[in-house]
Amino acid sequence: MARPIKCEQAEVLEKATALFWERGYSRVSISDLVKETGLLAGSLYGRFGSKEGLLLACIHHYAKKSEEIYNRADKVESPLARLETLFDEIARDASDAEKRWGCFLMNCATDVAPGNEVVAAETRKYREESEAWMERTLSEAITQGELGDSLDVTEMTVNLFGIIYAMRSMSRAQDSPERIIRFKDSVLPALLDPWKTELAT
Amino acid sequence: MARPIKCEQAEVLEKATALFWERGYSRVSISDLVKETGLLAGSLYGRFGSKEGLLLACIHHYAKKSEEIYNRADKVESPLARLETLFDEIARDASDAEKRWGCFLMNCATDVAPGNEVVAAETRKYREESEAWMERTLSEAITQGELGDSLDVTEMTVNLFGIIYAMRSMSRAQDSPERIIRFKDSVLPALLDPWKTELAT
DNA sequence: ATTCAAATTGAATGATCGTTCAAAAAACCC
DNA sequence: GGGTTTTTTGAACGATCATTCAATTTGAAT
Repeated sequence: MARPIKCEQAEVLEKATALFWERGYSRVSISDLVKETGLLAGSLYGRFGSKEGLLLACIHHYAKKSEEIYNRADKVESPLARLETLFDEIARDASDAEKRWGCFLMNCATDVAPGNEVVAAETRKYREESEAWMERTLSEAITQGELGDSLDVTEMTVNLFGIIYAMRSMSRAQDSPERIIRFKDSVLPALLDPWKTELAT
Repeated sequence: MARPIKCEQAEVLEKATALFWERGYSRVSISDLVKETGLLAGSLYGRFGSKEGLLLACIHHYAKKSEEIYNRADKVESPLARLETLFDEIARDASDAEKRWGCFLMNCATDVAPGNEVVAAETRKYREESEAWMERTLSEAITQGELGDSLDVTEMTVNLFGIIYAMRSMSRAQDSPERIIRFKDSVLPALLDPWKTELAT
């Protein structure tokens, strides 16, 4: 058979992702990637074809890991609590002192996508999946009587996504964790509370 | 005396800013700047010292022009209306089809500042000026009885800044103008309306 | 032991990067 | 019109960029 692989693919992708994430795609050179991943240039090209190919692999790998946040939230029974769980996790991520780099997908969308149609399509795809989750969860909350049925689901999805954007921008702009958490705790109720229906006792 | 300058400084700065703004600092080369500004490399270095020096000059020039938004808003009598005017202008800017690149200062803060302490300090300075304006205007609205005096001005400033972050991220992520405007029209009232005091008739 | 396919190696490619600098050009001074 | 001062000019610098590829290494199959 063949010579065995030197570094696990997942490990390589995670190290490369961390670099792209922290510094931004264009400020990471192949020699940076060589130093960080332990693979030499030829190997990287053998596996991923190009620097862009490596970025796309990183995007895909990151998106798959991000799905876990949604899956964890889905374990919660109440749709409204699912939403709040998601926001808690995102706020916690955004204020992680070790990784205050925003959201990797969002960074790619704003940083790389404007000049690269493939990356644009890929980030758009994952974003639409997230929006679909949000719309579905809001609809369920209405069905289960947790939110009033006059709520415009599309509009609220846009609003909630905006809040996520804001938290991640704050993270990347080095806002303090307290600021990010307080923002979430202040804005999320302001948006949702007016629609919460009173529980019959 | 001396040989006369070839291109107006302001014109050069505006053309360079447009490039940095659209593509991001690290994706603009000196030869791009030469093509766009009409000045040759030596002249650019003679005037600005380095690529970073040019960026700092662009930041300064942009910040001065941005102050005009606040000055225009300050012409409005009611503090609350001043805030709404500011948000209208920012939303309009963010959905300008010709310049959907977010906010130049914010892009620098997230893009360049993490790896450049000078740029970090500069963008922080202008951001603090904007926050001070926001806090001052909110306080005035309370003094004039437009907002309830139990409102936490610092907290609301963080929230409003988050909304601005969100609009500008949406802009850079190519969200549609309608989406950005609807977001503003939906979230801003959700944040402010609960604090609006009823007008005595 | 030999063969074979896949992965790694590491030097070399040409292009482009930011930057420098001596020389030329342009308007004002006396 | 020579002298002075400032800007522009444009070629050249070494460094680094993304990428390529022939040679080598590796371990399983024969």
